[in-house]
Amino acid sequence: MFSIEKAFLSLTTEKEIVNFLKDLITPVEYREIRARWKIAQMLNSTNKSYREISEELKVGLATVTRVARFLKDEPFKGYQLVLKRMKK
Amino acid sequence: MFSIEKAFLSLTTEKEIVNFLKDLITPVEYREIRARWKIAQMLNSTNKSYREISEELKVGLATVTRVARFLKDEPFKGYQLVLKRMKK
DNA sequence: AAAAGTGTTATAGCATGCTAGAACAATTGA
DNA sequence: TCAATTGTTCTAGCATGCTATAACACTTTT
Repeated sequence: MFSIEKAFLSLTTEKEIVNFLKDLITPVEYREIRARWKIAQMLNSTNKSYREISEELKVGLATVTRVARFLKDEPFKGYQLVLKRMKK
Repeated sequence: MFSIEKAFLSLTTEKEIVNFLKDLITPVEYREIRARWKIAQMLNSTNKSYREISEELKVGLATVTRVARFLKDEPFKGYQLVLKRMKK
């Protein structure tokens, strides 16, 4: 039995990731994780206010606040890791 | 702006995947994708009935049926790809 | 000082994925 | 043959992540 993390590590192209995610998660969940990731990137790379991001991405203000909390306050630093890596 | 798929591709260890997922998805969503992936693996590598899998993993029968549909009938073949890859 | 904008939190309502359980047609096995 | 098991689908109820909106305390701007 292989962990879901090992499953992700086995994928090597964007298309493979898409196909795995389309089997693994629902269209609604897919839309939501794309939104969260976009919010995280906007928080990281722009000076827009939470309300501007909320309106621009058509997501609720509470969702922006929640992503910001994971980006800044929660201890996992997964967003931070990927954002740093993308910069290079 | 980088796609969520590029974000996943940038991760290189299980721990990095865990940390990114803990920022990106909720604990409930994490539990659910782990369950779905486990169901897919049991469907693929055992002869257990859907009801046995349902009871053993403590998930609803409808969830097993749904995962089975993505494994066998839906066109994405993301589960299949990873399962094949894990076999080697 | 007053007005505007900020991040944050709470409320109510909605959509969706889950569960248990029942029911169904089709297949399997004694 | 006929009872049991199978995969599948439906129902009802529950939990949770979403939305818009309002309110709050703070800070910034005019």
